[in-house]
Amino acid sequence: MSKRVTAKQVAEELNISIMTVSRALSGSPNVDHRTREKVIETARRLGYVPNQIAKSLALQKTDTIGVVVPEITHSFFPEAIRGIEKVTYNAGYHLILTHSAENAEREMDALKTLAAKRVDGILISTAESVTDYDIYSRIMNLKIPTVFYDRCVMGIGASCVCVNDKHGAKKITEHLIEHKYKKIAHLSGPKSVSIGRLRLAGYKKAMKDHNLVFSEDYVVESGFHEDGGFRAMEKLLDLPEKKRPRAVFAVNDPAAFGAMKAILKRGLSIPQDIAIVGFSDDIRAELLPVPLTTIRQPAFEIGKKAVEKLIGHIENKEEKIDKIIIDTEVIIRKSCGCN
Amino acid sequence: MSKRVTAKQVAEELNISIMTVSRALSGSPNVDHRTREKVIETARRLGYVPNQIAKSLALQKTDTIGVVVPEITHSFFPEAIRGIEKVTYNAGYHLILTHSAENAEREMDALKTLAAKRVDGILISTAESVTDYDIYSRIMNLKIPTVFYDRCVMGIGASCVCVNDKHGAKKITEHLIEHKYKKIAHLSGPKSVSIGRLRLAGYKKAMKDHNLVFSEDYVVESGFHEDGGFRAMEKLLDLPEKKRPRAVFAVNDPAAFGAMKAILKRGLSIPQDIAIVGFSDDIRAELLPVPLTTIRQPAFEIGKKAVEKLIGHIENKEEKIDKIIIDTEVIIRKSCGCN
DNA sequence: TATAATAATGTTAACGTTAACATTAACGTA
DNA sequence: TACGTTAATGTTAACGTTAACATTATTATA
Repeated sequence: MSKRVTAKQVAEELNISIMTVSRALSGSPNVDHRTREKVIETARRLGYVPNQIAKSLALQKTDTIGVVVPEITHSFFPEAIRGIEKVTYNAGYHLILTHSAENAEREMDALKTLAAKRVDGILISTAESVTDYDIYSRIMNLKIPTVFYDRCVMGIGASCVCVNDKHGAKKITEHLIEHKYKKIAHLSGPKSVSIGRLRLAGYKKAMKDHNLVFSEDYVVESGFHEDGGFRAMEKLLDLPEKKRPRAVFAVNDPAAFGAMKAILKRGLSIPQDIAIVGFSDDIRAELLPVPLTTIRQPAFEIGKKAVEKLIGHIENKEEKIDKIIIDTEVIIRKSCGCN
Repeated sequence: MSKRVTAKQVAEELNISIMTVSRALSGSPNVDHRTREKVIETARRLGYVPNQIAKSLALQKTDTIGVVVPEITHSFFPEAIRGIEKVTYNAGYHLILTHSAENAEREMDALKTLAAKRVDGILISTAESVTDYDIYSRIMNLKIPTVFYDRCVMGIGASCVCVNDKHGAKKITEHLIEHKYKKIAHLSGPKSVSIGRLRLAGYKKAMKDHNLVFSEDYVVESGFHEDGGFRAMEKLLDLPEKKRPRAVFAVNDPAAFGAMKAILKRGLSIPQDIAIVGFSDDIRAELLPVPLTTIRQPAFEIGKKAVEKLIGHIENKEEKIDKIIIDTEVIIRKSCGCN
């Protein structure tokens, strides 16, 4: 941060007080229009750029929202960021982006940074490796308005915007059941992450409702990424052929991509040997050799709704803590066995 | 930004001065270890989070880097951000993300915001619709260290990190020429954006070097997005059949995706009727029904190198203004006509 | 014209931190 | 014991802005 023109210099140039400069530039009334024009002209001429840092300190408001993203490659998040950015911009807020890289420690670090930077509010989607919710309570104790998006922590008094994960998982599992598959496995997310738990619950519910055997062997934790999906699928493929699942529901699309690679690597075909479905409708899902049947999760809208709620909390103390659930849609493609 | 615990309160709790608290927490020497322990303990107990805003104002340093992204969906940028984020984090800087949405006005706005927020440096990739470089000079005048990445503005005294666009464009055009195509068209980016100009230049050079006719009819401005690619390709397809190009080099992959749609929509096939190649190696390129031959642009590395250079400029006044060029690689797939 | 009302401008203090200088305490040495 | 040295802590001012109150100039009204 180099030496820069300040309001003081503009004021001295015109032999007026700093306050008049401040008023003239911030458009407050009770400033002579000739004075205002002179100030604006001089500010321009000297290249004055108001110091937002000083302003934030004085006003105790940064007009900034901090976002924690667990990951940036999976198309869900860029798309969610786009939604977040759009609303943020229109509402006159700025965005500080932090990346937890699915790592609980980095996430904690990110939250501390955002708290230190005195952001007006925080949007967070929890990291895969999180096991301890203590840090979230600490943020809540600091009274920083916080909204969880997609991967939520409930019951700590924060709003949250997500899709109906359990219901979506149930629907897509039921789609597999309609195909008459009996042996249906699930590549699951970690239990500590909401969407991991809920999608597993939806899968279990579907199995139970249709009187299908639920076996712990058929739930393998893959996490949210391609490599985990690959490894988890390999475990399933290592089962004796009689026990091998006929269909797989992966916790999200990247995990499904990894699983598909594992299946193809064994020389098996999709969906003839093993059907597979995902969750999220990643940008790549429809482009695969065997397009992936999945659940569409409207990322842009999740981002949008999440900031809207957050800005509500920031600007209005009375804003209610809410759980906003956004509808999903089953996107039928080929990997499930449909024509 | 709500009322928060300050160093003053920690100091009062212990009946010591604010300065001792500051020293104890920032790890400076000459603090009695018992005092330091007490301070740390009390700070923890009271939930003290240092105010970075106040610190920034006092130190005239924000430890923050501002990034301007023209677009967030094209996989190049998330990947570049990942690279940027990694280095930034390790070097102890934070990231403010702004999005120009390919819009010159929003870009200007973003730059003003970053200047106002007194970021220590700026990373920028210019928006598609930019025609006027004045704003960049203004930023340079403010002496904010700035590095351009991917889409650069040269000659205004800023470093820049990009790929050898001209050379890459020439190589991939030559690949089309090796296929014996004569009528090769180019879907171009805007002339005001470096990569638009340079890739066009590479295309022209290749045509000239191989004594192929270069015709202005064969250069249609598509911009960097799918919809523009679609429309530009339609124009080419509207040419009388005899004049219709046999191959197309699109300025980037998204434009190529749009063009492919236009081709298929006319009932033509790729590459049998029209071959097509892109530039960037978008995550989707290899997944298409006809995988796209393209130039790989190492986005992560571009991001990484760009921040490294920027941090150099921030921390060392003597850092040289540089143009860093990163190698590209031709990725041969099917859309060019290879087996 | 005097006076009240209002518009325009100015002054002071505050936001929370750190650098720079100032003071006090603790300790060793002559 | 006195004195110098160093370690520990304290005080002041500064960073650049705005809110709140204070003052001065201008205009309207009786």
